[in-house]
Amino acid sequence: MGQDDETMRKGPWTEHEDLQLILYVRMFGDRRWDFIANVSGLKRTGKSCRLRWVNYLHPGLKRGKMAPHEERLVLELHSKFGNRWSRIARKLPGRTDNEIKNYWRTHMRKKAQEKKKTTSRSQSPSLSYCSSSSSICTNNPVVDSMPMIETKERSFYDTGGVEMFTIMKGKNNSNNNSFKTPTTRFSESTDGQEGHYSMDEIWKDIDLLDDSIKPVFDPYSELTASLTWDSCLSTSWTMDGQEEFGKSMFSLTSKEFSSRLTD
DNA sequence: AATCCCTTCAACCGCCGTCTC
DNA sequence: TGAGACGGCGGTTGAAGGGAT
Repeated sequence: MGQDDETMRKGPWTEHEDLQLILYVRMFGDRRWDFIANVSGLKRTGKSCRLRWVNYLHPGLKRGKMAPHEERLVLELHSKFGNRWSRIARKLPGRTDNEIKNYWRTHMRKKAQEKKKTTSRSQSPSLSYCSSSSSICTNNPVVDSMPMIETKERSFYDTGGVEMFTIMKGKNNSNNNSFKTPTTRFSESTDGQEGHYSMDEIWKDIDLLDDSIKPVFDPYSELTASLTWDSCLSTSWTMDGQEEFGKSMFSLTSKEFSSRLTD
């Protein structure tokens, strides 16, 4: 990376950064994170961008409390895979490894406390987190009968740029709530400072942008195809060319950004 | 109303495997 | 084939929210 560490931002992401990242993932796909970090002008590392995308911005993410069947599945898969959170996550559509890891920590702490209490009261230890239908076992019927989202070891969020946004648009248009972010911690940031905001607002912005970007990024158009990463490589586009393009896009406002795209 | 404590979860860190040159 | 770059993963931290006192 060309940026030295001292200029790198850390900590919570701002709405503007999120928008910026979404737009660049949209253009270049969710693969070349260092590249995206560079061209987007975000003062973030590629890793940081990837993490933000995977754990928060990805349109396929479920939000909210784990459903009982998901909880059960996590327990069962953990008994099977141990702390292989990404593997577990692959079997839980819409959940990230980070989320599951956090859930497990909380869960296990609770259980440990409960266990401590119960064992101190009686001598009968309880492994209450082990559902009755399962034990520490493989060949678990629940696990094995789950519809596998897993695709050749790729995570559900591993979509790659343009196709991904067809999902995103579907989400927005269908007015569903599968990607509702709890807004408790996110309130409007009006001053452009490190702020709190809701994902709903971000998606509104994206929707607005979508209207102007559509002609270029329509996944079914030839133009869109010309912007996929693979095709960029196979055409006369060079990395430098992309970088220049990307950098020139940076520092534009959302409106300017979209109008440049539709020019 | 104040503050303390617990819970949650976003984000960072460091290591490791894979890829590319 | 070896070195460097990069991406992915698991562990850990710390800020914020919310309930209890």
